[in-house]
Amino acid sequence: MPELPEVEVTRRGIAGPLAGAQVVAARLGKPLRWPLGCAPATLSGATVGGAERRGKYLWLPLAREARPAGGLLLHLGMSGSLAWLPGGAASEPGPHDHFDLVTDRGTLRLHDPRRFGAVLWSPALDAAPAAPLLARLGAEPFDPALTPARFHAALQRRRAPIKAVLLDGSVVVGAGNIYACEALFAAAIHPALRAALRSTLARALALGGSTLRDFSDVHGGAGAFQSQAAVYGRAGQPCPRCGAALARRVMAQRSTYFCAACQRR
DNA sequence: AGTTAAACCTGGTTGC
DNA sequence: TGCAACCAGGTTTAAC
Repeated sequence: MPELPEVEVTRRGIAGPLAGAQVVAARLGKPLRWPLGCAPATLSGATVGGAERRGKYLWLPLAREARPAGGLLLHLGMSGSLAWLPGGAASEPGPHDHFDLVTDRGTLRLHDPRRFGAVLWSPALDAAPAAPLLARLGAEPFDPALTPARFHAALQRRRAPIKAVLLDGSVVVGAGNIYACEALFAAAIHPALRAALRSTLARALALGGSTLRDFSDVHGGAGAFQSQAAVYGRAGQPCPRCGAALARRVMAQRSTYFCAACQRR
């Protein structure tokens, strides 16, 4: 269940037990997205520093005699989950348990039926192979540096539909398919906003544009779109979609017409 | 450069 | 009941 909230819940669940634990052994199951990148035995003896998160990736720093000894970059993919099995001998791994990090306090076990997940050893978070994977990630959604202005500017540079931009994570990380849909609904933004914009403009073009008082084409003719507008200039009239009275509100010094009933918030 | 499609896997659900 | 087709929480990689 791995979008940002699920990954963060996982991190909070393992960070405590893992911090200061000493690796006793590591066990691999079937191949995941990438090979581990080191012999599992070389992890033994390292101390786990805890658990950090970047986007949907988890990072488990490792140390030897207080010196950095790389770390493990984990991703849960589509079907992955982590379990903390406290105590000595963990239960026998099931057919979908593809990685065990056995420590002196318990075992961290990756369960991932579809195996889109990954466990990747990297000498540091800012070195290959971890760094290139994190490099393309956008802002953390709760980062104060992600101001409305910056968010807006980043979105403006993109031409793909808003839903695709959210999923792609290069503007802001964390939203997967569920939360992208939910966030767009909460903001009452159509996932294909760009397509809606294009079709609206194309229809207006076909009708010669909108003539309120001034506009005329090069032959002095008037446009006809204004009579087809669903909401513009129609405050108080029934919404063509749900029948509720259309509203007018000033936003950014401009009259904004909308339906408060079916365009939520 | 930026957007889209294919690829990686398994398992559950749907439809014939 | 059996089996094919399709869908599922993601993201890299290759291709327009």
